[in-house]
Parts: sequence; C-alpha cells; structure tokens
Amino acid sequence: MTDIDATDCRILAILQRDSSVSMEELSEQVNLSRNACWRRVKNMEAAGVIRGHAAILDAEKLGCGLAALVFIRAANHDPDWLEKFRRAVATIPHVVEAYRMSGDLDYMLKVQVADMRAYDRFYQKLIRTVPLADVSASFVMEEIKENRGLPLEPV
Amino acid sequence: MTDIDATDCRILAILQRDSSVSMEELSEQVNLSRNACWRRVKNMEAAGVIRGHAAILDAEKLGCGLAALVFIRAANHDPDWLEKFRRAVATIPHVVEAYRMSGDLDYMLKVQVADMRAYDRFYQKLIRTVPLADVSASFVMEEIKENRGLPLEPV
DNA sequence: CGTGAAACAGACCGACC
DNA sequence: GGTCGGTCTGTTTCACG
Repeated sequence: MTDIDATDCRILAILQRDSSVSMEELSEQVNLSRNACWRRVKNMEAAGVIRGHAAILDAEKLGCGLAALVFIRAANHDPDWLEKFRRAVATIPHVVEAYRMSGDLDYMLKVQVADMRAYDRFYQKLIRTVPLADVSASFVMEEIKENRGLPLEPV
Repeated sequence: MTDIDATDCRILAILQRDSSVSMEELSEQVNLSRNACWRRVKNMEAAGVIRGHAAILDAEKLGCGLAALVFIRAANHDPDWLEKFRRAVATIPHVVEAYRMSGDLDYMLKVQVADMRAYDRFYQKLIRTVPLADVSASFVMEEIKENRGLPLEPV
C-alpha cells in the first residue's frame, strides 16, 4: 500500500471538499503535472483511501431540516435484541448515522426529519419496533460546523 | 424553484450514494433519456438542492480512526465567549462537526483523531483555548450505520 | 419529455525522459 | 515525478418532434 505524503493530503483535502474539480485544476493547485496527479488519485482510489464520491444535498430544501441526536440505553444486551435494533436502524432511512458508544450511553443516533411532528412519528415507530430502556433526544438548533471531512493535517 | 418529484428523489438517492456514475447509467436507472436526466440534475444543482460533490475518505487509512462525541456546557453565555468558542471549533480541523443543541447540553462536537493520546492532546488544546463549564466525551466503539445521506421519503 | 447528432472537454493510459 | 500525444468516454448543446 502506498503511504500518504503531504502532497496526497493536499489532494485529499481538495477532493473531500469538492470532488467536481477537473484533473487540470487539481494538479495546478498541488503543483503537479496532470498525469502525476492523476496517478496519485488512482492509487488512492485503488488503495481504498478514497472510498467513493457522493453528492451533498441540502437538507432544508429536501424537507428534512430538523436534525436530532437520540441517546439510547439498551433494554437488555442479548444478541437477539441487538440484531433487532441493528435492523431497525438500518431500515429506517431517517436514521442518518448510528454509533455504539463507550461510557454509560449505549447508542447514539443522528436522525434527520422534517419537523417535530415527523420526529415524533419516527420516535413512535422506533419504540414500537425495539424495546428501549432509556431514550432521550436533543435537537440541533444550529450547525456551527458542518461536516468538512476528515482532518488531514499531520497531528 | 423546481419542486422535487419522485423521479428527482430517485436521482438524488443514487447520487448521494455514488456520484461517480455517468449520466448514461444514471438515466438508465431512473428510466429517463440521458438528456432529460441531465436537465434534471442541472436544475437541482442550480436550485441548490445538490450543493456539491465530495470524495469520501477512509478514516482508518488516514490515521484518524477514533471518533469521539464531546458534550459541552458553556462556561457562560456572553457573546464574547461564544465568538471564541466558534473560532476554536472552526480552526481545529479535528472537530469534524459542531452543533448548538436544545436541552441542557449546550454543544456537541464530533471529533476525529488518531487515538486516545491524540484525543487528549485535542482536549487539552480545547480547554486551553476556551473556558468550558462541563465537558464530557464518549467514544465511538462501532459505527452501526455510517452516513448514507438524507432520507428522501416522508416518515 | 424524447431523439439524434454534433462539438467539445476531459479522463485515461500508454511510452518515454 | 515530468512530458507528449494519443484514444475514447462522457458532458454539454444544438435542433426538432
């Protein structure tokens, strides 16, 4: 596997912000020839460093402008419950992200819905599907920093 | 502004998962001619429904495989503090997302770092920069559902 | 909205220094 | 890594039904 140098990082930083740039522009910005730049990009795609490309959509304009963080404590920890929980999370499209966490909260979901009413519908649906010991939600009032991708500066 | 119909939604669903598809493939998948499909995409880009394109990178391979959620209560709520906090959040690249929340937690950050030691460095840096009343972190043990984009169907 | 066709840009990929 | 130059796919616009 190729290891990532500073130039690769610059390429990645650009691409994770805007992958619609042409090779021409990209190579100029990192001071490489078009071909050298292209080879680096291809290498990183092959290595899986670049996993893919996605269109970034506007939540507001698509009618799901309310984001909620849902903190969950499991009712029990048997594999059967876990399986059901996972399935629910995978199935419901409004669950945008789901994490199993350390500490005393078991799971956190990020949920994207139209409004409070929609959230409540989601909530009812969730607890109908999976028994949950403790659920609490907090709503996103303001996005201070939106996902700009991974930190690529050497720490 | 164009309103989004079911076909548009199908286009968006495909693009937010993989925007590297060609117009040819995309149009086939939604049963439109290449041209008609292209017009829809351009319209949605112009309308800002499609905000851009991004490369999806592999956190593990880029040495920031540890994600933490940081829950913060502000030391005080004067505008001066807020300004400082915002600046810190915007500046530190390891803060991947930041939200002002409802309820009794004020802010939540998602932080992406190499490991625990790196997290501690981040933490020290943060509290050195901004006074914080209460900070607690929880670490992502497992990503159950990774960001697959917005839900494109009603609840 | 569909078709076809034409013009063009840019990706892609060899060979070579 | 740079350069050259080629092919070829895909985008972008036509005009028209």
